[in-house]
Amino acid sequence: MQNKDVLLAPLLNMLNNLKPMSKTLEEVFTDNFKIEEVKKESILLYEKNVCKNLWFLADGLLRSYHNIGDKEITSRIMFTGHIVISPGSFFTQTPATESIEALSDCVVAKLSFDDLQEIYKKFPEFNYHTRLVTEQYFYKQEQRLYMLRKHDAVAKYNYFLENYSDYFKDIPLMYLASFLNISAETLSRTRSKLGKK
Amino acid sequence: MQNKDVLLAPLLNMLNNLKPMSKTLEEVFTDNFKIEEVKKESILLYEKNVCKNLWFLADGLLRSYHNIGDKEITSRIMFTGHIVISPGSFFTQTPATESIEALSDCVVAKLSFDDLQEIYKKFPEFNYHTRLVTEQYFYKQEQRLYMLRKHDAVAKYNYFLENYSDYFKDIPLMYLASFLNISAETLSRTRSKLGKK
DNA sequence: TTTATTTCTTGACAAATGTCAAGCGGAATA
DNA sequence: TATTCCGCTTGACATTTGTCAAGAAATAAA
Repeated sequence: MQNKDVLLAPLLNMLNNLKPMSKTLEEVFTDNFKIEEVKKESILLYEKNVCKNLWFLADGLLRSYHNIGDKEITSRIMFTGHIVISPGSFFTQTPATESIEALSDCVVAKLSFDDLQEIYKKFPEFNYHTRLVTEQYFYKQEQRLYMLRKHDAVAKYNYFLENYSDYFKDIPLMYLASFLNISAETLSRTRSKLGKK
Repeated sequence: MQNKDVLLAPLLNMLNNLKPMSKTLEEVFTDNFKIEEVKKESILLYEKNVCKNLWFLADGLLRSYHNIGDKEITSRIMFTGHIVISPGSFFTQTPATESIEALSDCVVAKLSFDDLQEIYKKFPEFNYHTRLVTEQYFYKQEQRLYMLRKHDAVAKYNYFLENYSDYFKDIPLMYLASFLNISAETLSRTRSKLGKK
């Protein structure tokens, strides 16, 4: 098990860059996280369960997906350094419509919804940080919507190359296809058409 | 010109329901809004300009769209009672990739980004309200992503009927088609196939 | 290394959607 | 009322994508 402060350092840096946090807030915030090692293929959140935790993904890859008929649709892929929740479920504490699965062995820092609410009560100034973080994620999601509205697979894949490709080095193409909302076969053909960029 | 307090009442109610605001916050907040009447087909925000305002849509319909080649893609449709911004542009104060247009005569209450930052400075507790509001809009957007990932036009239209149809009473179908990311012709055929529900 | 498993590619075909064009019909305007 | 405009519908056809199946390639396991 690795050192909690080291694992949380990128998260704390990001938050302190938004606005320096008091030492007590930083301590309480850190104390409430629990480090977990998650094996590849483990499920962090099951569909229909309430997302009671926020995870900081200190290392690894996650994906969220939902089932349609007999198929799994990957809705998001989440990378090292990102904050992970199932938004609708976490914000409203209602059952999730998606599952979250580890695509690799991961190290996560876990903060419960209830503990987070306690932090908000004790440190109302923390709302400033999370407002800005939520705005950032909102914006990223808007970009993803923009990508999905592209007319065809080539346009989507090119947009992906320009905006996301750095992140996807180790991701099986089948998940990338889901992310672009096209079939694995179409992605394969699109890549060969464009010369496997 | 209608009374500002009346027009802003739904917005203030919503915010006070999240957590009661102090009288001074309510006053300063209200004072910073400017009421505007916007004629149908007016442009509130031009692509490539910075979204310097947040609008509360007191009455009317708006849409956001961006141009791809010679076509306009409607990305969102916004209804009476909603808060309207171009998220990426407003949050980061960088040029917008979309325009916002009035689909009907509208009454909007306008708050500038700079004035909002002043409010945050004077009333840090206001971050609580906007954090929750941003979370809600984030969640709504997630649902829209979910809809766009539906496999075919019938599935999208059915999802739309179950979740959005109340809002779309007065909206030309061509804009609904864009919202579902299908052509107007496909929407027309889908509707007739389903019996014009 | 060898074997087994999973992912990726390719082909053939079916299904869905987009595009273009023509015509209908209702609403707004003269 | 007549006319114009705009949105909607429908048909014909081209294009794109999905689906199914088989095999190649890559990865993991024995």
